[in-house]
Amino acid sequence: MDERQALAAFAALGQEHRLRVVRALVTAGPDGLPAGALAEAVGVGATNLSFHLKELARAGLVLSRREGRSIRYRADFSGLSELIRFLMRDCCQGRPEVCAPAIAALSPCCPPAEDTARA
Amino acid sequence: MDERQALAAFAALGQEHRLRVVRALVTAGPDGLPAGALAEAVGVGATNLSFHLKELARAGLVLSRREGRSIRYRADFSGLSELIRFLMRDCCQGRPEVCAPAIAALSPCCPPAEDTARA
DNA sequence: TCTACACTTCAACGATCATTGAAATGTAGG
DNA sequence: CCTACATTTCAATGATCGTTGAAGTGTAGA
Repeated sequence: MDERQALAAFAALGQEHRLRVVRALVTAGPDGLPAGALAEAVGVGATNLSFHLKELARAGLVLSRREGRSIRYRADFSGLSELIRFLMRDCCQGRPEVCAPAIAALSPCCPPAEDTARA
Repeated sequence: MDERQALAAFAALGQEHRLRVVRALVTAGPDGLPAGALAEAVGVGATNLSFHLKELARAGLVLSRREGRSIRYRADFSGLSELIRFLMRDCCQGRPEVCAPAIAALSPCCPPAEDTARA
């Protein structure tokens, strides 16, 4: 992920409704949610949601796929992963003062990590 | 870090000049840089830089301290750390698909992490 | 105290963003 | 083909953001 893409991703997450959309989609898991359900979950109009979803897609944070007459959105886990990597490595230069506490706070659910990697 | 603060931090990093400022400050290390040097490093006018620095401070990403007639800015490592934690845990729910690759990409410089933690 | 310096605050502007209702697109079923 | 439905695109609006020059604040030294 280059700086340009990271900028787009940060800007995308720096908006209340969009951050909620991402969180809702992560919570929903790999299957994601149809746009209608998302609109209700986030509490935003259909037109407005569509605008934000396009922004999130441009930023590489969500994926979509038509399914019957609705369109199902899901979080782009690899995009989120790359963003975290950018923040830790390219931006913070892997400084232990920054990265170690963040990783430690995660240890209960996400131990050492070995073959799970598939960047 | 609550959602409100995370939003401010993401929005702050979603701007080219501000992202560059943060990267320059991280690179500069714990001593940081005086505003003048930052302005030159980032290639932005003094007035404009001051605006962005205030935004970054509000977002909890930089700290400042007067030093003679200049003001020295430095990255707020704990703020950056909390943002990464938020992104991994609160936003992505610690999903291994997301977190493991990001952590793995860091392993050369930032191994397992134990007593280093000081959230 | 006077001047120079480093930076910030203020006021103004154009540009981009978020939101809305109305119209268009695409899909499914009768 | 026609209607109903889910979502997007379009056009328009007010709000916020990024940038600039001019003026202000605070610090250091002669």
